[in-house]
Amino acid sequence: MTASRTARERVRAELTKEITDIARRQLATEGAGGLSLRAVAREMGMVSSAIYRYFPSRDDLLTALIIDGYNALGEAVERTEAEVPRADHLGRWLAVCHAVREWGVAHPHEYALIYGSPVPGYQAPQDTVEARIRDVAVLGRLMSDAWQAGAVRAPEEEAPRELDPDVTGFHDLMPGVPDNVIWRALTAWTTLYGWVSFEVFGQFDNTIEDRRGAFEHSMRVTAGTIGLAQ
Amino acid sequence: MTASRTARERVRAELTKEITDIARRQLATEGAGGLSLRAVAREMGMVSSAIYRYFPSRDDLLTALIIDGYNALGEAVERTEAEVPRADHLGRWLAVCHAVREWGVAHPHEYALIYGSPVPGYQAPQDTVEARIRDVAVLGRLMSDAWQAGAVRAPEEEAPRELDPDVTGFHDLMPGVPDNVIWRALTAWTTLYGWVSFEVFGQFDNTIEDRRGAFEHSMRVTAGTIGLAQ
DNA sequence: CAGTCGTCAAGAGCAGTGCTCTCGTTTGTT
DNA sequence: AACAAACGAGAGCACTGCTCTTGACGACTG
Repeated sequence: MTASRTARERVRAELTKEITDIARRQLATEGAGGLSLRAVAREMGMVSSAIYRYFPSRDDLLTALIIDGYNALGEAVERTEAEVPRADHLGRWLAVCHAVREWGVAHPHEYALIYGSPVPGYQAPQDTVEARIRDVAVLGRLMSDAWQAGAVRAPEEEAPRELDPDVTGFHDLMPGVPDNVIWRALTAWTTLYGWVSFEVFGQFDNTIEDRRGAFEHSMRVTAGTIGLAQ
Repeated sequence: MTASRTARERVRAELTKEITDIARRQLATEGAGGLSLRAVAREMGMVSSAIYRYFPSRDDLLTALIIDGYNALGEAVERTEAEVPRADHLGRWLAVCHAVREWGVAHPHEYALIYGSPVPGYQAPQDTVEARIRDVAVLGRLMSDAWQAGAVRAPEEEAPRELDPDVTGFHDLMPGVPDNVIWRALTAWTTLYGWVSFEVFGQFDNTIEDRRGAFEHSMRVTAGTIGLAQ
């Protein structure tokens, strides 16, 4: 009986996947604003109302694509970073940086969906929280490894005590890392995504040609900010 | 005769301004996606087709709002930075940072319009280029002043020679500043906007509560990256 | 085996959108 | 006074997200 029920549910899962696949292709070509449920239905040979059996609204489809985007980016970061020797902390950092940047320029619309302006009212936060921290978790392990290996030069400044309640959430991500280093890592994180956002969103157009080279240099400087020795 | 001609043109200018004002209010409440020419026309008591006498398309209206946004942000940065003594370079840097952040959190949708994902195909670049560099011009003068006053600690690393063609464009913005400092300033610039984008786009929700305090600390660290002494 | 109940695709329809075209009217210029 | 440009109004096209209803098929239960 489970077999027959799964027969039904399997068709449903397949159609759901087909919808998201087509939607992702539309997203890649038209952007988030051009994503149309009717166009997806048309391409599937369905009538538009049938889509609503699978996604109750356009925003729900977008939310599914957002989660997929987080996972795709997170997986790209994990995979690239895993290829670098564990002791090469600077190399791991640079691998993370280039993975983020290359995924962003390769999938600009998906990047815009997850790191650009939030398109609908708001996406469901609880559903996305597992997928969204995959990339930052990689940085956390990296920082933790580097610190415990003594490869991080301690910053001169102290972490402001009034930020204590805010920094506790990061202790799980970077076990053993002192607070002032955590704040520097977070600052570096914003540098990384600030750069990629600038590039993906066209802020470097007619300004910087050798994007990868400039990015590489900037991320090396940023590595120095975290205290990762060359 | 010019008086009579200006009579007509004055009405036109007033109506154009009224359209952009209403559009900006709609943008602030609904976001870029919810901006509707018909709704603007409705609020003005006009018929929708009449709007097209003033803006040939929705994207043109958005472009006008983008230029306005760049100018508003640039003016806010200029005004805030001008209040700090010229010799207090760190203070000027922090003033710039807080001006950007406060404008961004106060006008999230406008910020998203100019620093988020590009909504239409592409906005006219030549029309916006004058307004868009007002903020970065402030940083340029600040860096130039600080360097010439000897207040910038020179970085250890050299600027990569393959980036020479890209860095020349910044020499006008920061006269006299050596290339490696320019790249550090650009890196700091991405840190600033990366942070503000993270905050405005909700990436810090349920993560950081004392946004201003964390931002202040992060921008002080970043000042050290540029070489601005404490 | 027969009946029932839930799932599904299809179609019509509503309200809204950007944009185009045409038609009188108003306004400014020669 | 005559002409041309600019203008507001209205109708209309193609499109969107979304809702509701109808009829058919499949799966589970008596």
